[in-house]
Amino acid sequence: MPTISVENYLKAVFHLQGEAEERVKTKALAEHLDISLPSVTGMLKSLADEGLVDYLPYRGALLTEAGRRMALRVIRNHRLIEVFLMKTLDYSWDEVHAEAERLEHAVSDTLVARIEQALGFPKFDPHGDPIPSADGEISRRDVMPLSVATAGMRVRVERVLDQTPEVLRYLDRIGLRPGGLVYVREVLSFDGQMFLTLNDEDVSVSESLAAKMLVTEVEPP
Amino acid sequence: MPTISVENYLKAVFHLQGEAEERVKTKALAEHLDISLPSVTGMLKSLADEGLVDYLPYRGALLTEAGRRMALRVIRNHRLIEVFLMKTLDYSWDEVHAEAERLEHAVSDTLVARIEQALGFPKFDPHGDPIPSADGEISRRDVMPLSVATAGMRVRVERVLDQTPEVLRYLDRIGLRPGGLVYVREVLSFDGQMFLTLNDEDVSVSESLAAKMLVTEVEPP
DNA sequence: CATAAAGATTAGTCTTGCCTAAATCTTTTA
DNA sequence: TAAAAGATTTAGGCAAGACTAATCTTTATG
Repeated sequence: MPTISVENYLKAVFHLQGEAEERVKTKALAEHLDISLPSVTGMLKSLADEGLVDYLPYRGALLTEAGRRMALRVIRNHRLIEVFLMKTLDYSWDEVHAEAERLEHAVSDTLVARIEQALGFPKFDPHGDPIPSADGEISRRDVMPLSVATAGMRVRVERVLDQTPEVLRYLDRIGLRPGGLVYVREVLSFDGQMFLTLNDEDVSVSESLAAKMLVTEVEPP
Repeated sequence: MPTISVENYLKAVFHLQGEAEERVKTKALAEHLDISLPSVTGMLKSLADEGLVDYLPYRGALLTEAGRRMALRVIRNHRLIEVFLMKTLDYSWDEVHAEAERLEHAVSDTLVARIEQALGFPKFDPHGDPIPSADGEISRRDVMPLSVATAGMRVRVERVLDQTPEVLRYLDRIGLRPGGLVYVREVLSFDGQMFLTLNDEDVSVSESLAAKMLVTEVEPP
């Protein structure tokens, strides 16, 4: 029964409302945070009272400007901590997420600013996720999911949307990390499932996994 | 009304019970934590129920072995974080305390172990406080407070027991930091107050400040 | 378009950690 | 050695944040 911080609620709303900024439903939050529906309703009311969320009963919630700022601050902390742990303590990209998840709430703004400076103001973290600047700006890139690639394409991995350590270790082993170059050998269906065969033909990924790999097309060498 | 963590209660008990391991009174804890007396009573009961503290009503509390382990873990985290911030991010010794105070509860054991290794297993932090090992061992040193030094003595500062940034900046300016060598020019009383004159005669410290400087005598050059 | 299913809120509890006021215990002092 | 002073605990409350059960609203479906 550990209590969930305001920051984590806001982070969840941010991620769930997505680029389209659709109202986040109570149910979605409850599942994401593994908490009961009434608890979410109650907290959304509090957050609305504090001006962090725009909440309409039965409709769901959106971040206000203040809420968005607070969410972005935590996300920025998280991503800079990830880069920092990899650079200074040789963490691997599958280990950093869990640690950053705990530290993101404890670091001060000035510590994060120093980390950012020491790292040379990186724009992306080890998973390719953009790092918001101190004043809330986020770099945009034109990417597509690997799952829409067609046979014969050559792409570069820009971003990986999964944080599961086992999955990340697998992806790293087959070269599917930010910066990795991939040749899409064939796209095939089997038993209702779609697969992509990559590079050596013994490397393949399911459609659902490919949907989490954001890539850009590159010219052949 | 931010709530005080169990770890901070245990840390407070550890510091207040001191080397002599005297029972810590409710009042001492209440003042140290800036909290009401009944709140402390209640929390000591909970901690006793959890086996972290040996509590006798009206008598005060002592850490149990489990409580001591938990307190030492947090203190170890704190001190290693301090060294780490100075070494990798150019923090000064007056800045690290506040930051470490927040991070000490959030770091994982494996992160701290990596930090310790990266730093080469330091035995003392920037203030000269000993860093407990992962299994709870603490280095001891034979030191005396500067306040008992006599005129003509040459001493080396080993440890500074104050964490106030302003005080630390002053001490650093006059060379009173761990490793610093000091010649005690004269010890004089004025208006009931005792002073020590050090090195150049325009540097002096009050007895109460000198009591917080732990030193060892050294041979003259 | 009516109604059932799914989703959300309200009502009512529980626990935790804090508080103040009152009662009680311990220590100090006269 | 007893009264006063000081420290501590007990009693009783409050707010936050979680839960379950019951009720209401929205969405989906026949």
